[in-house]
Amino acid sequence: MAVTIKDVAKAVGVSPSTVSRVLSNKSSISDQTKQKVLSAMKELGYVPNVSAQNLVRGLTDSVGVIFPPMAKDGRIEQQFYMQILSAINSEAKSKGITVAIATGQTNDELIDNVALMYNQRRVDGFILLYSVINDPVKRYLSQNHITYSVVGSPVDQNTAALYIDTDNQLLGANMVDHLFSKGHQRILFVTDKTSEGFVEQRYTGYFLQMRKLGAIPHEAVLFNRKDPETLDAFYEKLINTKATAVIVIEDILALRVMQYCQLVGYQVPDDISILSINNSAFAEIIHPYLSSYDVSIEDLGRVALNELVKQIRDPDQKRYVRIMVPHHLVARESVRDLTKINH
Amino acid sequence: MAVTIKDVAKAVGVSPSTVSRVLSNKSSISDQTKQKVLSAMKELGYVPNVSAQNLVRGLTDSVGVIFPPMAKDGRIEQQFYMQILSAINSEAKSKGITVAIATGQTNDELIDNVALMYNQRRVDGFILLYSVINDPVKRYLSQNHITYSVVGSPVDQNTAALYIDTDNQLLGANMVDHLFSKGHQRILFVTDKTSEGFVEQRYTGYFLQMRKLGAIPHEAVLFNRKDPETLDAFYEKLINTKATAVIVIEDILALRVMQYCQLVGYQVPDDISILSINNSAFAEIIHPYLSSYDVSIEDLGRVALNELVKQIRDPDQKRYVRIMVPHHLVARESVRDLTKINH
DNA sequence: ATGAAAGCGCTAACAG
DNA sequence: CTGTTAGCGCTTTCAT
Repeated sequence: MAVTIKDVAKAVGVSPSTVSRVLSNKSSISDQTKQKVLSAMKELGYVPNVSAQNLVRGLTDSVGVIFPPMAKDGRIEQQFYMQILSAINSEAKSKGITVAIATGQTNDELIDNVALMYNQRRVDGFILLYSVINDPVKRYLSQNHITYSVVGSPVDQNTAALYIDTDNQLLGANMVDHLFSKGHQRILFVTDKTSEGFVEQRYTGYFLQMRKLGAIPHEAVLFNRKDPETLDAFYEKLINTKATAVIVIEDILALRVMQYCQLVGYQVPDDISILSINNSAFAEIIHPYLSSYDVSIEDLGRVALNELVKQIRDPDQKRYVRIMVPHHLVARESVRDLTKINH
Repeated sequence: MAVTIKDVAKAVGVSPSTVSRVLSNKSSISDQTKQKVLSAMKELGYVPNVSAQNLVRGLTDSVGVIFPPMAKDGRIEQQFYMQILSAINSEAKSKGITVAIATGQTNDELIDNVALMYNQRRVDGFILLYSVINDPVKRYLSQNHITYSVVGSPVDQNTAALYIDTDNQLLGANMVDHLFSKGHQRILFVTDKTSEGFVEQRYTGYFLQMRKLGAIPHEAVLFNRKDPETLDAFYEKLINTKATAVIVIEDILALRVMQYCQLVGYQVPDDISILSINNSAFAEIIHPYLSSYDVSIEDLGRVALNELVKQIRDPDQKRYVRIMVPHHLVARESVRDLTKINH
């Protein structure tokens, strides 16, 4: 059916091994035969059969991408996963690598999926798209000496791995800087969760930078729409601190904070500015559009794949690395410039 | 390194072919040896090497999932893709099938990706996650006799294929029914695009059902936030028709329509009810939460995979099929019950 | 019911 | 620089 290495060998009048050699242009080949083989391949429409290549090389040139266990409600952040998936795939494609996926409702399901993919030699390694403390999936990978890189920040000591991440602390600091440059000095930091490492890092960045600039950092304020107490507390804080701006941990929450502010009579950005993170689709749903930091998902994906591949191709050089990719502000409408004359 | 068929053969004292036979329990094997082999496999931790299997069988037990070409802004609907991807993968896993993905910024990139995956025999077929008129990707698949199923509705005659879809016309009708049951009779249909087939189908459902129930169907009204004229036109329509409810083609647009309504002084749901489609994460971002139809993405994914696999395993039986999966309403806050006494 | 043997398409020594 | 040879791990006739 399909055209094989033999077919093109016969067509050109050389041996199959010669053809194989030009395929992986390693060994020395005369330029002449090389060209002849190349054109013959094109003419016959030759495409290497990866199964055969894999079988002999022991590598598959494909990688698995592991999604977090999707409990029912985890739908909110799926934007991120789709984006990074396509970033990874785009980079992979350029290297001739195929991307397969692993999903599951629970950790056990996930591990099943991962184990099967790896044991059957369907993939050479994995990219883990999340980073949580004491993750069974990560443990499985480590214990079985499976190569992987993780998109996220290191959360435990015991597992050495390759982490690709946003510099969350720098991000927090940059947000303060930006707000200051627009004349804001009384700034709140609001979040809806405390357990995740990146929240803490962002807060630390905020805290330190506020200090540095001679402003008073406040405690992180919890905003949970299902817990009215937190809402009241937030409102009080708003009044007591005379805050002119709030940093919100992520776009969706920012939207909710915005709606709440309006509900209690604070207009955004006239009375209160909101600066957020993720630059997701949510940033442009309703007015005022959110000013939000883009964490360069493209880069995260690209780097995660490249580092993984490096590791796969050069396994000896095991290393503990942490790579930070840059972020940048996408300024829209939710931050008021206080340095301009008030009308 | 890994344990092979030979190892277990040796362990049991049979020939490799015997082991192979129990692996794909086809040919007749004595129950005794079968058990011995099975337990030996378990003991040694044997896992078949798929590359080897693929090489000889010509099948790969993996399928590709094709995402729509992602122009820069196509980020809004990524919820859907993530959900269906995990639905597909979950079903695939249960059948021992791996799913790989194909993405691209443009159609050409996509076709490249698809072609490579298929020619290299990395996948047996594809699931196309979208359906548009005159799609080059679909054409490529058809012309190269590659097996595929599509999630979406048939949009052109020339390509016979396997379509898995929501019954969009029924959906439109059901929405009218629901609104009627809540006492609404003056109902608008609003959309932000007209080119997509499913929009038309939903509108047809609306149109026919309105007729049937003795109400006046209106022309579909276009709502494009970037085109102020459409906004004005929508406003006029709202006034002229004295509409009490609008059907919106999808959640994000519904959110925008909702904000616009509030902007011009119509409260939702007090003055105007909104009924939407997708039951996405957007439905619960801000109050009032959207009443929205869930189109059972789980089922779409599951069925799409199963039909594809059937087709792959039994290629002779080429068929033109269209399968509809059911939808259901998730009622929240955006539709007012007019049958209750007004306070 | 089971074994022997050939071969899927490709790579990698080993010769020349 | 190139051809020969021997597998990679598995399936599948063809015998027995």
